[in-house]
Amino acid sequence: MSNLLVYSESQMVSHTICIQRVEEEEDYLTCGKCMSEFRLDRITSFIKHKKQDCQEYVETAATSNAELVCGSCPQGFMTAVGLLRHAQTIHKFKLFLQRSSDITGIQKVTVSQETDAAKGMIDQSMIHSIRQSLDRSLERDDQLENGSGEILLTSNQPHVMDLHQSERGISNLQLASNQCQIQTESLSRPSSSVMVKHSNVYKNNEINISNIRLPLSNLQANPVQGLSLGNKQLNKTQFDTRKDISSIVNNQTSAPVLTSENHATTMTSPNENISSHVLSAIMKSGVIFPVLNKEFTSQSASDSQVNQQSNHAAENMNTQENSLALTDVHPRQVTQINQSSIGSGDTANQTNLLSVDTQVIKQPDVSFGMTTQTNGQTSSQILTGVQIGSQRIESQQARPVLVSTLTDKQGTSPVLVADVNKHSESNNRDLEVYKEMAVNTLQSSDNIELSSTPNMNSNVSAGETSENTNISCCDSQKCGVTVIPGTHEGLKKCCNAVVPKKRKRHFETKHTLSLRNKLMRRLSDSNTIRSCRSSDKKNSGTIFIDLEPNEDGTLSQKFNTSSDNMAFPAGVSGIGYEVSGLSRDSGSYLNRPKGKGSVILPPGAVFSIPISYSLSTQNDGSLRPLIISKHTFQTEASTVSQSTAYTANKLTETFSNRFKMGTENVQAKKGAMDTSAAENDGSDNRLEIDLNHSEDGEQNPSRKRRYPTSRPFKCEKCDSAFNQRIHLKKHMSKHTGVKPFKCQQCSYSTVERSHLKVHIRIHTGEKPFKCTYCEYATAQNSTLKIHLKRHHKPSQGAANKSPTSV
DNA sequence: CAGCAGGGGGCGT
DNA sequence: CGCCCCCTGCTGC
Repeated sequence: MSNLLVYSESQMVSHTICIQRVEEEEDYLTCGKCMSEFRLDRITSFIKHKKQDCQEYVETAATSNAELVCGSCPQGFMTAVGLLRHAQTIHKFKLFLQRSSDITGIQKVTVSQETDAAKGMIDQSMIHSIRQSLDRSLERDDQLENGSGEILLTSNQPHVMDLHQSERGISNLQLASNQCQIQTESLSRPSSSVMVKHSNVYKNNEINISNIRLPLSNLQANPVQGLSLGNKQLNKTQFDTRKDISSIVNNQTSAPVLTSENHATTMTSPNENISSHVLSAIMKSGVIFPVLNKEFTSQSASDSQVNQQSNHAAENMNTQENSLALTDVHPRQVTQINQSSIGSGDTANQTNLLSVDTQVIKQPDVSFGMTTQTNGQTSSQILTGVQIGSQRIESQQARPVLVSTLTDKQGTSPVLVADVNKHSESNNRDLEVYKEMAVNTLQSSDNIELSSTPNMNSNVSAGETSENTNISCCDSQKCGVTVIPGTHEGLKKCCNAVVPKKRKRHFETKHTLSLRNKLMRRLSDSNTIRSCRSSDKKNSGTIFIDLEPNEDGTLSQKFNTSSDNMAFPAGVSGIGYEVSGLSRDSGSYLNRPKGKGSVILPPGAVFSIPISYSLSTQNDGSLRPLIISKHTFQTEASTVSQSTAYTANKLTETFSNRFKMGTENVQAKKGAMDTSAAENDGSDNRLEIDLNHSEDGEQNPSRKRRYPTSRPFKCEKCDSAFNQRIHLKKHMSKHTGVKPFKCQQCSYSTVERSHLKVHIRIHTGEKPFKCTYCEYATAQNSTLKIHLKRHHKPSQGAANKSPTSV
């Protein structure tokens, strides 16, 4: 179930509503066509509804006991999300994730009257209807809970936090402690803007948001004496101190434990307001995918803390079943963001840009190892920098990179703009939160739609009729379901007809690949590839890897691989990495060989180049580049740290998961990635990165055994050890004496059928292995080999691989 | 030296 | 997991 923060601008007054559901485990069937919802126990109604093509039988409030009823049609809904989704898809309401410019920086779901107003699609009464429905839902919840409407806060600190109602109806949370646990017996309605994971609300009649990590740097140093929430005013005597925060934390291993060392850090900025982090973390736990608010200026916790926070929250992320597709940017803010993210140098494009989704990615901690072999001498060095356009990023100073996804007017393709210049040190840390969110989202298959949603939503926010941009969600499956862009997130409509618990599997099996292909096609077919915003136009779109300055002080060298005829200079090899979509030259992008050394940089993607390389000496004494891909990265590149390898694999997996090329396998060709490249003619030094396979290198059998050389399977009765369990099993018969395969003509028995097969040849006289030089024949190949070795020169031949006769 | 048995690894399913 | 293969060691001639 979901909690939803609704902020209506229709009355120019903040109206914040918390939506909660009681039956958190209840499943619903959602009609993929009209979005009507049916309880699972009313599946017959659902079937009837489907049989009548949604026309005759509608699950209304009267028929379903639905709490939420559409104000424009009689359909009833079991969930507020469903109602909003219905309003969005059927009645063309627009739901926005609004980027707030206030200090809270909270994204709000906005039911807007602006969209499609010109087309008469908006019914003001609908807004009120939704709001009233939501209010009713809330009232019901309150009644069921019998809650007091008070939020109780507990902590090991006497005074934990202060909740202020902001001027926009959003609570600001200021913490006085380095540890925080928020508990509540019920949410105050409806002014409370605190959203928590619903799943924890009703189990113990309390809200637990312990999974939310609060950035320490923003903690309020001065303890507060009271708590205010909306109109509620609580003093400290009303705090529930029955549960000490420390015990709560200790009892929940997953809960964050903040150290005193970190706490000391927080004192450096006692006046920071953390509401944005708190609420964004809450949102992260809820249904709304947070998008970057570039206005953030406060500092957040250290990277590790944020990572843990994000990871933990990601584990609790359950956005799939009740997600709404949200327009990322409020239309009124588009211009502003355009200006800020695109810059004045690209004003021509602004008029064509209808939406901008700016996300922050962190340039991974890249530590590229390079091993150079010259005349038998091996030397290694670490590559420490990555260059994007004209901007160099030092790996040691891995910084967030703003990647703005621009959507053109036609909404046909996202335009990727990597702009490393837009971030400032002041907000880098803050942006880490969203960087991690983006990464986690990318890694979550549940949210695979997110990257394409902005594109789709752009159509909606443009006021275009969505019918013009319908796409079929699963052509490959021939299910015929049509999807209205911007109306789904993560799930297709046909997914809604699946029992929720099976939707994830359904989505993965039915849609994931097709979606990727669609995205790939969309990008490939696009002629709107724009240039990387970089002053260094020549280098735009190409990521370089720099060499660390040489010991002799010479400058590092850069190598551009965006050119097909690029060649490494003799003596030094370099590797670059072309990121498609960043290329200035759309022609070269379109004409480039598919699956060759390029990746599409999806919105918010983090890119990494897991590469090491070395040089080998050719016959003529010159140096031949030897490119070692990530396949050999881990096994051979000792110069590469494990953390880097992990990052590389992680990111590659991300890419692979999201944009699996399918038949367009991007794996190495021509052996350019293998050590066998040394045996090639060296004409193609271009790097080709296998996006589909990550760390195990199974796709390169020449470089990796299928089975490990280690012997993890150890015999308990002797010192024997084996690399496979089956071998240990066979070995154990040595101790147990169990030999199931018995010879019918003698007392011989063995543990293995093949051995019995060989044994039987004694009785049959079969000698299938015959010497090609004499009349010798034997029953075992190994015996023949010995014979050949003893009686015939090795050069004369070898043993037959198979019996020459029967 | 030949014959045979058995252990262990590789690979397809 | 089953099967096959390779290798090694033992035994007898």
